Order: sequence, then C-alpha cells, then structure tokens
Amino acid sequence: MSQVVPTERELQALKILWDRGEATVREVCEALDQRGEQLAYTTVLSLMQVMEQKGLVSHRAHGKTYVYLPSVEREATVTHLTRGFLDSVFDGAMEEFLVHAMSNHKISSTELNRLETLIEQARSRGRSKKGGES
Amino acid sequence: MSQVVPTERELQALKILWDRGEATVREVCEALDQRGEQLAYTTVLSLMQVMEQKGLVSHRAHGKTYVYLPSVEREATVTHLTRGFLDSVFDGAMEEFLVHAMSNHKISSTELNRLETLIEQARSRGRSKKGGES
DNA sequence: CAGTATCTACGGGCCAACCAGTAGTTGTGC
DNA sequence: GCACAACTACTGGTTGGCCCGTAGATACTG
Repeated sequence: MSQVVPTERELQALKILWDRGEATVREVCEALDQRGEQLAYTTVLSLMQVMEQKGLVSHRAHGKTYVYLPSVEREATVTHLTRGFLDSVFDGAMEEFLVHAMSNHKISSTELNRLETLIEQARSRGRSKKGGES
Repeated sequence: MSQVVPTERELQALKILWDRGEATVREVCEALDQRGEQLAYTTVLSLMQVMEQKGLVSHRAHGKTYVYLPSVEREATVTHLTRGFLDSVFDGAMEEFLVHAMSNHKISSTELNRLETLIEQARSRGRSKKGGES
C-alpha cells in the first residue's frame, strides 16, 4: 500500500485538484498556465493518465470529457513527502530540521510568535492524541 | 552559479564526506554498506566521478588512489534542499510546514520544549543578525 | 452532409539517475 | 620478470520522468 509518491509535476496537478475538488484536463492545463507553466494539452493529458494509473487520481466521464478528481488526500500526501524529505536530508530527525531552519533566520518574528501558539496547541493536543503507526 | 543540487545517492555520499572530512572510494563504499546500501565498487566510483563533474566534490591523489573531499558546504546544501522542498510542497511557506508538522503529532513534548528554546535563541539572534539576500 | 473543434488513446523521443561490467593502469611481493 | 591485487577510466543498459505529436472518436455548426 505504502502510498505512491507523486513527482514534482504530479504534485502540481494534485494541488490544483485539491483546491478545486475536481477539474478537466483543460482546466488543469489553464491553471498550470496561470502559475507560469505552459504545457501542451496532450502533455497534461498524459500526466493525468499516468497519475490515474498510479492511483493518484480517478476520473468520471462528463459528456465526452473526463473530469478528474484526486484519490489521495492532501494531508496524507504532504505527510509522506515530508517524511521522505526529512529521512533523506536529516536522517528522519525533525528536530535537526528545526535547528537548521531557526539558525538560518528563515523565520520572521511574526512567525516566531505564531510558532509559539502552535507549540501550545500541540501540547494540549498531545494529551488526547492517539499513536498510529509509521 | 546557483549551486548544483545533489540527487538522493549523491547526498548520501556527501554526508559521508562531510562526516569524515574526506574519504576514498573504498571507504565511501564501506560506509554505504554499513548503512544498508550495498553497491558495487565501480558504481560508487562512477558516482564520485559524476559528482566531481558537477562540482560537488574534488579529489587529490594519494599514491594510486584518489581521496575525495566535499567541495560544497553542508549548511548551504541542506539549505538549498530545504528551500526546494518547501517551494514544491508548501509553495515556499515555512509556516505551512510547521502547521502541518505540529498538527501531525510528529513532535514529542521533549522536542516541543527544545523548540521553545530555539525560538528564544532565534529572537535574540534576530536583533544582531544581518539579513543576507532573497 | 461537409467542415471544424475538442476530446482521448497511443506511441515515441529525450534526458537524468542509477547500476555495474570490462579494460587498462599501477603497485607489490617473490 | 611475473603473477596478483587494487584502483581508475570508459561504456552500456535500464528505468522513470517529462514532453508532445499523430491518429481516431465524437459532437457541434452551417
């Protein structure tokens, strides 16, 4: 099961589907256009077909056109990608990442405040939360 | 110049070089072995050659063997990889990442405490620290 | 009906990453 | 010198991601 991990392009397409709920090839194509990625229509079509084959999206027919919708959840996918990143770059240590992020002034003071709030929330949630698996 | 970004395998090799300072192909090969990655000697050799060509490492001759050393800094490389990840997954928003990380109980309470400390440090550094670019 | 527009299906080309084998070189021991 | 061991150089093969063109089906228009 282990969730197929989307490639860069596939992720871009997924984002569009997640935002809209569903979309035709044409719509994905245009949305990509607006984000500065100009691709031939058939290129996007191929992308969707590959993604469907991977189980990332599914489609239903509306007239002669296909309407694609995501079949993986945004949260789960992002979690997967994040874990992969942390594993490969920081040997899985989230803390290492945070240390790195902090010491690189990538975070504004506004975000620091916001971060503290998040920590508080995480603490209170920590009580009731259940442990899943890897 | 925009720094060449290492692939997964290349990153593994770089980590070994960063840890040791320098290493021969044989040593990299064995280090990889210990981390569960069994690769033919010539495969690792090829890897190093490609990396050198990319400017990720350099070598000096010691007898008939080459001793490789990293020519990119760990910090810079990690920063690059991190930025790439944040851009592609979170549209560059570090905060989004943190929100995601927090709400997924990936962080233990011990780490939460540690994180608070980091925030404090970041605040005090924020004063004296100078901003770089971008 | 003829023409046009739009969609899907399929196939192929290109390139980077990855893996490894073979050949050639060099050093060492006897 | 000769055999052997270890190293580098070079070449090739496989895979996956990415991009797109052509062909075939379908619907719409005058």
